[in-house]
Amino acid sequence: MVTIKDIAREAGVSISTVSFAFNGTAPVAPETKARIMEIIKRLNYQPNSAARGLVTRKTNTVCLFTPHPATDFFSFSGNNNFNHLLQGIGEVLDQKDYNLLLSWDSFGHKAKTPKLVKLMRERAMDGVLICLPEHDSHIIEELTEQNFPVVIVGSNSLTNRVNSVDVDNYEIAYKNTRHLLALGHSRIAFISPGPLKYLVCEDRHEGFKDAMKEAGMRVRDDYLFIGDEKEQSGYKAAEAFLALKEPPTAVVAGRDAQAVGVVDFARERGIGLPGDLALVSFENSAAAAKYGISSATTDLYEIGKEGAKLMLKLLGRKKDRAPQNVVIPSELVVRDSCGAAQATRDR
Amino acid sequence: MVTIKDIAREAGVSISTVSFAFNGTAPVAPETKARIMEIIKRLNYQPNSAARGLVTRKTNTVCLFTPHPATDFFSFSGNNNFNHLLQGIGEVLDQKDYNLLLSWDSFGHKAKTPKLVKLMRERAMDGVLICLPEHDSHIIEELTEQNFPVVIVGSNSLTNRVNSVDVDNYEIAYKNTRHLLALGHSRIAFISPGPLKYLVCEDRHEGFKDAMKEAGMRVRDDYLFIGDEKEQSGYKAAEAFLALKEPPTAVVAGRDAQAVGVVDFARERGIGLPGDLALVSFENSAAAAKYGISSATTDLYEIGKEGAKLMLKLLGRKKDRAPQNVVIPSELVVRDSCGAAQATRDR
DNA sequence: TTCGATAATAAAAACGTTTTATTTTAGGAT
DNA sequence: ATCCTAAAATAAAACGTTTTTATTATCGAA
Repeated sequence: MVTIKDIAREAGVSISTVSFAFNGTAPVAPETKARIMEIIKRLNYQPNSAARGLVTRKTNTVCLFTPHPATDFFSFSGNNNFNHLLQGIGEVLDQKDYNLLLSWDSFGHKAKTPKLVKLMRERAMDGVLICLPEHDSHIIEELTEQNFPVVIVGSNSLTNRVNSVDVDNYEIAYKNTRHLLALGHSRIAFISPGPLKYLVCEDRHEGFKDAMKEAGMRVRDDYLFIGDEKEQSGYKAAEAFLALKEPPTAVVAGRDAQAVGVVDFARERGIGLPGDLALVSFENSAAAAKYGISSATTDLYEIGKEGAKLMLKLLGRKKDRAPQNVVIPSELVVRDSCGAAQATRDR
Repeated sequence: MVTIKDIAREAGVSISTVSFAFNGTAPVAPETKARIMEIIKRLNYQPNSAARGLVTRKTNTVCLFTPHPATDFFSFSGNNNFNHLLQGIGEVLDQKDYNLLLSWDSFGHKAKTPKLVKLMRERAMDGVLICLPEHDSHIIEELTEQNFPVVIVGSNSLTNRVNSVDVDNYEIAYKNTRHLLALGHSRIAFISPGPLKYLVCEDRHEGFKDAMKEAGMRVRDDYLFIGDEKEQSGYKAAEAFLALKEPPTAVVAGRDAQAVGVVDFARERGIGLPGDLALVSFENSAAAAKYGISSATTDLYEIGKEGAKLMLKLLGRKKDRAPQNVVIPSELVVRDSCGAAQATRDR
């Protein structure tokens, strides 16, 4: 490997001069600089990142972390959501020449020293983007206490104390439900996108419940189904709901995959959509378009981009200010599954 | 940040003793060691990775690289393929306490110094897993020339000179085609999973062509459609094929998403599957199961795992041996779309 | 006792940078 | 010529480890 010493020797100058010339951190005589740069290029010199990081205390690396065991790291997000998040993050980091470290772990439930804390302590990265934290994640507190830069992407509930970027899941759920209520439904069921311990799921559930309560509707236990990322869970939910003595007339699906499952079940049993069962969902994925499902956008690409931007902002300034909470706008894309499009056409 | 000096001072020993005790690299008196370890734990000491890396010349980091611009990094793999690959890689690296760096770039077409080369020169990682290389990627040569550990995942064509892990795309395409030939088809079309410049696409195409030629069938230009990762491209392909004066009676789809598009088109137009059009594909995704598409497994989770294992093996030994090429087994999962299942039932 | 050998510890060097402090050089003004 | 200043370059310190080399303590044998 060619080091700064090699360049210095070849150019007949000291290593500090090489450093100054290369980084532009101090004035160097034009002709000297030109000579140095030529040699650097010729010998393919690139400063060793460990050595550089040791003195600058910077790694130029940001970590994307998910508090799930590796076995279900990606399954939760399902579909292409996680890809889009990654892509948004990557594009922004790429521009500023930052690297992306990917890591996951259960939140210290198993390991003695949680992986993320270890990575922070050994200064393997400059900051961390945390994806989908559970409700009780004390680790986030541990990091922020140490003034370590943290941005939560895909959740907004801890807003008071830590930076975050997300759509407003509560608000979207609230609006989705209001949408069905406005169409005259009163028996509305809810499929949770995943276990309620996840903040996203809790938020969406709360938004649903509050809209119902506010409209004076009953929130029934048998109108709640805890689903997962698979279409099958939507299918199962529909099956369960429609087997009730008093089945719901509308469903708020927690994610598009579940909505697709509902549609599959309905088609299979000859249940009319939206006639017999109205349906709204979250995500507005390609599948929603294909299946004619009304769905609210949750633009993970945008969330990733804004999350990375916020992180770079944090890294760029010395004094930390108050936590910032970026809300990515969302809109309900109305298709045939909820009945509103039809109502409009009938008018 | 607490350093090794703090531990040494607190324990009343030299820093070398702390290092020896912590790493177990030299004998330390039991009681001294116990005292040191207690302090390390109490003060939450974790060796600084840059400092450690500087002297050991190890980063304990492996990079996963894709030679695509960030804008379409993940789209090519489509569906959840990339997720599965990542998961397989992650699980293996996790076990050995290796970190995963994610990077992408066009292969130096734009940047003066390709990003991957820069990362290698600055020793930001110990080795790289390269995903989906194009045919002419001279960068791979540049890395291997420098004896930098490289494993290609998801392609096997450069086998002679560089380590790789993949299914045998050529063989699978060959077998898929033979399967249709055996069912009596002679007019068979091929949808490429993506641009032919990608090795995977070329391999699958070659396997198809060779099977056809070997069976004495004509390989027609109008029976080739260059698709992409979207279902729509399969739809378009079917549309194009069936508009021909002499339409094919069977199609080898390059990936499941395309096969789904073909099914969508067929259903829409009332074209019988497999009666009017037989179909086989690659991937065996959840969608293939849902749509009853016969599809050959291409287990990216397994590819990721084996790729990471091979990388760790390379990093574990000093002298490099001959390049190794791991082939992940594949099998055709027969469903209704090809006609073989029906044939069996009729018997 | 003294000598050696061995075990435990300490000291010092090295890793490759950046950064701060110091020295040299050049050029103008006196 | 001499002095001063600014510019350019160098030297040296620091970053936090690991690793190699050196020193000290301990103990058994002569």
